Amino acid sequence: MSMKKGTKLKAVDKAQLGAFARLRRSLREVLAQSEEICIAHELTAQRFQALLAIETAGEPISVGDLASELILKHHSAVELADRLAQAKMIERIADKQDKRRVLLRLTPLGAQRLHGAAAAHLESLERLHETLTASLQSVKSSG
Amino acid sequence: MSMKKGTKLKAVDKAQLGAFARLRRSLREVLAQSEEICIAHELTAQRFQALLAIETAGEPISVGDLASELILKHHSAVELADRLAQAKMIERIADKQDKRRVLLRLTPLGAQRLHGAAAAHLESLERLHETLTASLQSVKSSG
DNA sequence: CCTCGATATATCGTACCACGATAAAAGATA
DNA sequence: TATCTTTTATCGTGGTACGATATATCGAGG
Repeated sequence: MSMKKGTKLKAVDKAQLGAFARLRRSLREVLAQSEEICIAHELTAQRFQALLAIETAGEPISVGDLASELILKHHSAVELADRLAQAKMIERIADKQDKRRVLLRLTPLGAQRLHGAAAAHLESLERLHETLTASLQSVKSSG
Repeated sequence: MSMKKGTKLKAVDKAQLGAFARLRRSLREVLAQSEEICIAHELTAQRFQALLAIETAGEPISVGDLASELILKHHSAVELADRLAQAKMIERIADKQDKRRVLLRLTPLGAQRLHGAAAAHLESLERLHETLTASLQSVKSSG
């Protein structure tokens, strides 16, 4: 970092930019395929990940915990929980210890959707892995 | 696939589900950080990727080409182009050869934003690479 | 006990993004 | 010319996320 303007970053050359574009494109492909699998299981990607977070948490998870796990603001998690509850995939349970908190739990429907979508995702994991590692490698070597 | 119900997938065990949850969490971290960098450069992630696609295409790119590159429906690309044009980051140019087509080109402002954000992204690429490969490896080995 | 600041959840309005359905203009073809 | 296709655009809807704000509860200090 021995440049005149301390905060200025090195300019990006054409090859680097192209490789980076291909990485982003790969990422989009991965997410598009995931979205497709989710839709096939009557889920959106966000709802799938929310169910995943709720299910894999060791203990009952609160709305705030969900926000933290999904890197969201609290109220965004509230809204996500609203939609999931309306779709009968989760239930809100009052926390006996701390009456401010609301715990979230999967319904049988939610669990069924989650496990179906997760299994389908894992089926295509191999290709995902190859796609991503190749793109990552390509960007690194172009730098 | 020697199971009674041909289309039924293998059930996912707890360890696998947990590893997969961590992979999705890593992916979210990567996207959240990217979003943050984009915001700092007065972009959203979608606009950044659109600019990237337009800039790295060899020749002038049309709305339809953009849709294809971003894995979007045509009209979603139209809307994205609308927002980018309104923000003065791209220009629409009528195609002389085929008057149905509209070509997209970066403005100096768009190019500046793109290169700034791209440079910032590449700065943090090393960490991104480690995060993702570790998570991918973890899921694979849990399967 | 009571107030006060912090924490947890919820609500409201706004914006971005993406889609299906539909339309209009221009090219391609019979 | 008439028709079919391609390309772009418009309209209405829904999912997601945010900032600002509100309400309830908890916990600490007086």
